[in-house]
Amino acid sequence: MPSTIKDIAKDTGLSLATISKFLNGKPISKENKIIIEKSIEKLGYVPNKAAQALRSKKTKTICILLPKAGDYFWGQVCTYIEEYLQDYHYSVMVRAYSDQPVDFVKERDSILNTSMDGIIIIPYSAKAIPLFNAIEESNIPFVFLDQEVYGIEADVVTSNNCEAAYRATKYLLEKGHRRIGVIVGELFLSTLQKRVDGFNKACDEYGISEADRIVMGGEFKMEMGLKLFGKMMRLRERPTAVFFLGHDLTLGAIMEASELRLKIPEDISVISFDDDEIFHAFFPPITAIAQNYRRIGRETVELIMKRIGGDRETYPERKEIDAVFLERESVKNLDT
Amino acid sequence: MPSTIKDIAKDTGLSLATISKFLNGKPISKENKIIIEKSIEKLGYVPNKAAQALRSKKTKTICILLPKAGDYFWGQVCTYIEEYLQDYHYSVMVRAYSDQPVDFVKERDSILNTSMDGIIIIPYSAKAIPLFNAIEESNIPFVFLDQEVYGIEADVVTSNNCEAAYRATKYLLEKGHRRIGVIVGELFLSTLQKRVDGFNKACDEYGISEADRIVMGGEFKMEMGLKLFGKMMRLRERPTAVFFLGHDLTLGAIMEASELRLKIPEDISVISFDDDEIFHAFFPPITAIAQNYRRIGRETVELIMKRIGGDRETYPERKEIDAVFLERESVKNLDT
DNA sequence: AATATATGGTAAAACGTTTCGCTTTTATAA
DNA sequence: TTATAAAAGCGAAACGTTTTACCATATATT
Repeated sequence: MPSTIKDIAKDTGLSLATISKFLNGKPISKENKIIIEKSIEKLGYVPNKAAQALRSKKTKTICILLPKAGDYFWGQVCTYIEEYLQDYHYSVMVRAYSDQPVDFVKERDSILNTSMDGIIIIPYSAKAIPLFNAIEESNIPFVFLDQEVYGIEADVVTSNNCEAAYRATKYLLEKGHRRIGVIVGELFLSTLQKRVDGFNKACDEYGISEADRIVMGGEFKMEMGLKLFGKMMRLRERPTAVFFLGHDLTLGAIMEASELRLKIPEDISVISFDDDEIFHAFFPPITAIAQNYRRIGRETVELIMKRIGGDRETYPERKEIDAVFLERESVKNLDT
Repeated sequence: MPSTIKDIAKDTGLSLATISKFLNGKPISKENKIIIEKSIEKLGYVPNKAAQALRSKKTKTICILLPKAGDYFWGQVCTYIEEYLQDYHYSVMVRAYSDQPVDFVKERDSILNTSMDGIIIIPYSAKAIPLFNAIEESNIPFVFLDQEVYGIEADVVTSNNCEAAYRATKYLLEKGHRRIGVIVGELFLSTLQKRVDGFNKACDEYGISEADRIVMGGEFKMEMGLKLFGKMMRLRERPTAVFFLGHDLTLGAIMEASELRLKIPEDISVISFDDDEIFHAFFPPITAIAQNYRRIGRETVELIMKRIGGDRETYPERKEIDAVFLERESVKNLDT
């Protein structure tokens, strides 16, 4: 029922090959171009993806491989990726990988056999490393998004986590804070490691002793933020400021702060890595580091498309997208 | 390089047709079955999706069409859908639709021309209705997820919003509350409308006057929850309990409550439609209605697969998944 | 004027399946 | 046995593109 390239050929009196050339942007004469365009319009022709894929061996589809343990963040980024990929006439297939695969071989094969042109991997768990290794060996182009994976040399697009954390910490130090808490998630995540690095770098520069850097870690969840913050506030020598290394951690802690009747920033100063639309609506608004998810999505798309196009010139490439520091009112100036 | 059905035919000495039959579960002899299995294993054969799609006109792919204005909820459900779809050897393509399409025709065509076997639509904005209409006309099987769309008769999978809200409201009434606030999002969303209906039904039964039902609406966002709750609390006759019709609204309001130094449930009782992992970690834990997202995902998959299979027997079907009422400690008993 | 070089066009052969119409084999009944 | 029905297998033709190898015409180079 739907018309094919043959119908167009018949209708225009041209050959299949010419129509195909037109469709693929190869040079044909001005006149024929117009004739074909008209015919396509008239017959409502739309190329058959399956046939294209079969013949050209390009599915025009990339896979986003993300952890089952979902997070608000991914949905956001997926949407941006999908949006930018449209410019290349590519589609997005999503695939969640389990933290603890029941049948590794099966999962691996079912991912590899879908014949994607490329894969964007969002690493989250160390247990999935064998999967990533398998992808690397398959020679399908892939890019890590957000996290890098130690042991696998590959393209990665991420925020400038270290610098951004450094900047934020320095901000605290400049405001006179000399005993600072950090609430962090699992350190498998390279992103978090970098943020801690940035924090330590700033502390080093200001000669803050190890004892005055109170780092507490746990699951990367709201509830953990709540609990760890509570614990930190009950220390006999509590910090004057706390740096949260993730959005959910911050949110949990803010809840706990009000529960504990701690006023921000009078009683405790707070900075969040990762912003939230609600942070600027708080009293006081929370100072935060906002990752540029849109930009991360775009750069990832550009990088993977470059690899799919066969350009391996700068491999492996590491793109760090600047996160922006949003000074609001959750940090007290101790010097005044 | 990868082996094909022809290689298997050559290796086993059987014909293409027989191999194909085996692959598609059609009856072949016991012995040949074993021979083929061995050969497939040996040659590492994996079917070429593009060829299958071309010939059979089935892409084994469904599209999840979701609003660009992302939400935590979708990512969650997408993951479940993807998981269940694997049982059918189907993949998930995600596509975000814009609230305000720049070029409607282009967006419509680019969605329709990807030759999906089915589409799961998550409606969110009234402006996208023309798009949904176009999908309906295209005859591609589709199912609405979460929301129904007035004016389009179609399959829908959703929570039992009305009943769940009714149940929650009745709970408040039984605890002696006689003046109740409701904070709601845009009423284009059928889901929210149903929740309000459930609320009103319970109020009717208890003879609550219109004046004692304080319904405030706005954007379905955390910030709005915060603002509206603040506004409601400043009423000269404030309600004794507030029912939030969405997760983000609740979260915003809880923030505001602690800002206003209102203790839950002593000063104000609270119930949330939609649960959050953090709700049970609060002091006090928040009573909530938890939607069964996993179940919603599964039922949606089953329904769309049924339609793809050509079974239109019970069309249109409306599946309501029971949400569960989680009594915690955020509602005060006024009778004691 | 003769030769080389683009340029736009063509017919036909892939690509790897499924499906169609037939033939052969095997099992069942007479 | 033979006749008949059912089951399993076969070759070849699709499916709708892209690609290959070649041909014609027009343009540029000696």
